[in-house]
Amino acid sequence: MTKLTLDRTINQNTFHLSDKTLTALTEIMYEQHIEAGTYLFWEGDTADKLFYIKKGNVKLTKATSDGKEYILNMFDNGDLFGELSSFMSINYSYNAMALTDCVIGVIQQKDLEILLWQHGEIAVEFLKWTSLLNQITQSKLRDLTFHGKLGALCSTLIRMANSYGESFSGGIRITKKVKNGELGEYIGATRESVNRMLSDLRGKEILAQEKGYLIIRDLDKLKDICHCENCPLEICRM
Amino acid sequence: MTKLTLDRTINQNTFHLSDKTLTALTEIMYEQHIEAGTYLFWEGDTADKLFYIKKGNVKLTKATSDGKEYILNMFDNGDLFGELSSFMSINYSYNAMALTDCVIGVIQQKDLEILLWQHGEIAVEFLKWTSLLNQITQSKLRDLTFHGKLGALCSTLIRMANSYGESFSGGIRITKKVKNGELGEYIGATRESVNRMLSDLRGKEILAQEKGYLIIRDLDKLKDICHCENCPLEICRM
DNA sequence: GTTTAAGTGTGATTTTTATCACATTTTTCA
DNA sequence: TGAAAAATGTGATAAAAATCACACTTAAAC
Repeated sequence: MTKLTLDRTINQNTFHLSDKTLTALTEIMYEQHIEAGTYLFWEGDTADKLFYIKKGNVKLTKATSDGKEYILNMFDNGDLFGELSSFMSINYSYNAMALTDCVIGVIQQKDLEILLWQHGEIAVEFLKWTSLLNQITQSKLRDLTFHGKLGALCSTLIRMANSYGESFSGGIRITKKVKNGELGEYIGATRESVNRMLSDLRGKEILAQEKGYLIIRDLDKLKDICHCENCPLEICRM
Repeated sequence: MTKLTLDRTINQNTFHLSDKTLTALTEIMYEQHIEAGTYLFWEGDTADKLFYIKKGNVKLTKATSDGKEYILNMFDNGDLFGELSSFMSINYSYNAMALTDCVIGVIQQKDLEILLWQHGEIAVEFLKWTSLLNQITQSKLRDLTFHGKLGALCSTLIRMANSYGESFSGGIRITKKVKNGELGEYIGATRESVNRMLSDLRGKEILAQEKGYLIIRDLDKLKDICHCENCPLEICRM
């Protein structure tokens, strides 16, 4: 799965394709409107498109054989996602659900491929992008695997702060509401465990909550817990 | 981190770059000999090269702040690895150590970039490759995070069977020797836990051991334990 | 604005995993 | 080949995380 962000205004930590590439992409995409709660695609659908979120929120989820669901990724205004390797794994292995009403730009794989084929420099740009995405996934793998569930949770909170956080006098407010259960699905823990870990962190004044929004009070402590390596912000993100 | 395999003889499950690309790559690489136990590069070194393993074994490791080490990846004859996104994260975030004496083909990032820039079709090929690599990493993330350490171990055994396994009457022999401790470093568990889990699996006749080599006796049971989704073999690999 | 549903908090308990401490086996290499 | 080093196996115990059960709070819907 691939994630690019085109819109500079949403997230300062994100690298961007050049204006030239952006324009070229916009030219080959067509618009689609999706209602909140409906799906862009399902597991098993042919993966021959990229999706550019003009407006709204999309989550990628996967259902496990034992009925649970986990979250692979959440996308925002300006993000681009989908599969590029059309020639081999031709099906999606996950579901994409609109969390809000969305306006989506759809790019046909074929059209993109022609574009890339003709413009080596755009292809190189895309290549660097997917390389970055690979680094992001790789760093998630490390964070979610090697320091227990508490480490996984803390690193996820840091990533959320980097992706959706806004600083203020009291710390960093994470402007995206997430349920405990969703955090659990994201890190592979139960809702209850997440709940207890968050309570602990609140007790230690590392975390706080304000009308449903998470506030990071002590980023350094969070970093300690997950053995943060201070990766560049482009990599340490959702 | 990027991994490509160029050599069709090593692993049948691996997709390959075209002959044209392969030839072009070979032309821009130079050879380097590395002794077993020495390092190709260290964490923090400038990441401006790709490495093609002509002969030997290399492991990528990362040291944690608390003195432990974990294994990100292991590479073999014919594999290509390194970072492509030279323009942003310019340093390696891991170490590359030769496990055996190696002959390495080194490709300068700059040279590669010129090649890609000039040949859109080669760039597209690379792009599909990195996309595939992303899917591999993504699937590892799922396997290592969502079904406990036993699930992580079982999925790793399956991946090893796909990457290094040879079928015979008694099951699938994993032709690459791995220490319990290494498996632990790979899945984020302790040596002792891996040890006990392997013993259990042996007790249940799911696994066996023959002069240091692991034998998978009952692949289906392994798949059950890690809730295997039967991903394509190109994705389910080390 | 009630009523219902969804989400959160927490105790008690079990299962999983890590930790520590050694005995035993296998590998290395002098 | 035989001693030293590395790797494995296993018990006892502690810590982390899951499970079950249910009260409480907040958000949604009528």
